[in-house]
Amino acid sequence: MEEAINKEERSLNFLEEIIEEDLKAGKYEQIITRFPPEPNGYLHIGHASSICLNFGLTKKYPGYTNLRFDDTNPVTEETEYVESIKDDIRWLGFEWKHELYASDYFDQLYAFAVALIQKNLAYVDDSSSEEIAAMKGTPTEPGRDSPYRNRPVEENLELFAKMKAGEFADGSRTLRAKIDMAHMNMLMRDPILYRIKHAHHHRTGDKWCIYPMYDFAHGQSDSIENITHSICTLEFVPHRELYDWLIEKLAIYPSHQYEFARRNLNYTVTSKRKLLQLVNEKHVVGWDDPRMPTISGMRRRGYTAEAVREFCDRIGIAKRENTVDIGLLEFFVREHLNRIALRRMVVFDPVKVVITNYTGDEEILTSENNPEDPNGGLRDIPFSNELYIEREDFMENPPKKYFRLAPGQMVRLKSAYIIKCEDVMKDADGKVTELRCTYIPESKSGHDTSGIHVKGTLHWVSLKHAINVEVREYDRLFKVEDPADEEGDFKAYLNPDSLKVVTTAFAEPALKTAKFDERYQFLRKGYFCLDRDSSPSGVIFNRTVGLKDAWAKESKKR
RNA sequence: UGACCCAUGGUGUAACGGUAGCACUACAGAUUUUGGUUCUGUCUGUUAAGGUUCGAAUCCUUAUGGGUCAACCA
Repeated sequence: MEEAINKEERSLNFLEEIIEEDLKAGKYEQIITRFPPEPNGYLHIGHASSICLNFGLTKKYPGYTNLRFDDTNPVTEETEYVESIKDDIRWLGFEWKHELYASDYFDQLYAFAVALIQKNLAYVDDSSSEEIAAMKGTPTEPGRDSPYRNRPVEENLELFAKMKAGEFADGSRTLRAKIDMAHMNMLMRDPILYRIKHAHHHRTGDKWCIYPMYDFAHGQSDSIENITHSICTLEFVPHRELYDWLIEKLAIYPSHQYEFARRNLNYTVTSKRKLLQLVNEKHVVGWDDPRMPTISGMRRRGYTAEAVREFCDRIGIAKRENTVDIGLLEFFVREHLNRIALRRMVVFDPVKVVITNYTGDEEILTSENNPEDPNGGLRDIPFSNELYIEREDFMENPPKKYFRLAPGQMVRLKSAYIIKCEDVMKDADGKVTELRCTYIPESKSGHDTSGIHVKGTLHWVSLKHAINVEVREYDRLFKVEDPADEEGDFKAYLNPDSLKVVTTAFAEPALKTAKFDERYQFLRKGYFCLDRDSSPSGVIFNRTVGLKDAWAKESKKR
């Protein structure tokens, strides 16, 4: 209820404003949007933003969203990508009305081209790619007409049919719109509509050897599907003039294009070409490497769909260039995980603790699964006289405000007892091998009558009950904010410490039954999830994101 | 030396001619059996110069800065 009120109070973005005006004016009864990926790579966080926008709009307003694969370039597109894209959209929590392909419209598009030729608004050009480029002019100089520009309609028709019939070699001819070679907008200087590519298409096979260009496919597909609001990114602004021109000349359903600024995230790259390089050159283990900004990477890392959606929602959309701090994404991930993650204890870098006055063999203690969730229940944790704590939780000569273990100092073991460090054992190199401690029997968690108050609480595991697990700790993939903007190869700026593997961490036994769909908070460490590389013989956890660490900040100041 | 798009704290985004707000970050404090969470408070902003107006972040002009456009890619 409260949430609904908050949402209504949130102001509209510029697209919502346009839609509300359109709806109010009775221009449309419902709106239809589309998400139009090209199946030549995996979806990334930028696409997530577009997905949330397009699908979100038709959740908020009457209408629906189509999934349309923009598959007009057979040489780069593959069915493998189609499947991953569908998985990613579903994982994000959205469902499309129709699954469509631009290639579904190849016959229709061909007919549109013929119609344009008949209206003397398109012609077959025999010029080479280089010649066309040379005649194109520059942003400051007008172009020149092609010598083939004034071919008779009949000849164009015949030539275009022969292009389709496969009588010409790749690149030997194109179909061009006849607009204006002196136009200020370079895209209006007789843009190429069709090119010859004798290539196998992932859906239409070898039926076609001519394929429409983006500008002659996208807007037309929108129109065929009666898309009301065709939303794309800013770099397509100059295309809008051509988009509208083609729809007008073809006299087809007038879809409209609107542009917003793509979201950029710092410390990563989102160009498909660059991501592909990282995968192909094995800088990461694959498209779903947890360090990748891909949706599959974020999913494997343990980000939740809720968190990603909330992020996309809260950063909003606008028309200005922007770079969003990756820390903001992490904030939403923590916010969600804090609510749902089961608390567990795992010691990454152990040092042994012996409780010298613990007379029993062992006992079973309990601890809450999630202090944020009153209905989360409890779990059992075995306690014994031999424990592991984190090596960094002990210091022989602690600085001020160090609340952890030190000679003569006391700390609480989470959900167990208060212990006091009595003696430090070291090896020949001076490395601490064992801490001899005493415990306060009356300080048992939940039944503490000791009256002792300690500042520090540590996580721990019982040595003989602990299970061995592998932990993969991830950090940002790049060490600079904008790798693409730096001098030279962007790969020179990869963060060499983006993955740290701890192969011998010790986990409390409750983690034996860890499940893939559960999220965990390893106390004082961060949020973790089971990696898909896990097997019964080798349990592997990914660090989704660390906890905020005030002590790390405090100690850095010194 | 063109056309088009854009300009609000460190970041992202509101304010639709009438009190510059929200979130994150940073900082300070309270609470805490996670140095987590939660709570309270503080710092920081309308690119500039003119104009219109009783009143301008908002409208106009110019300047400045950033982005896009010369793929048979999308």
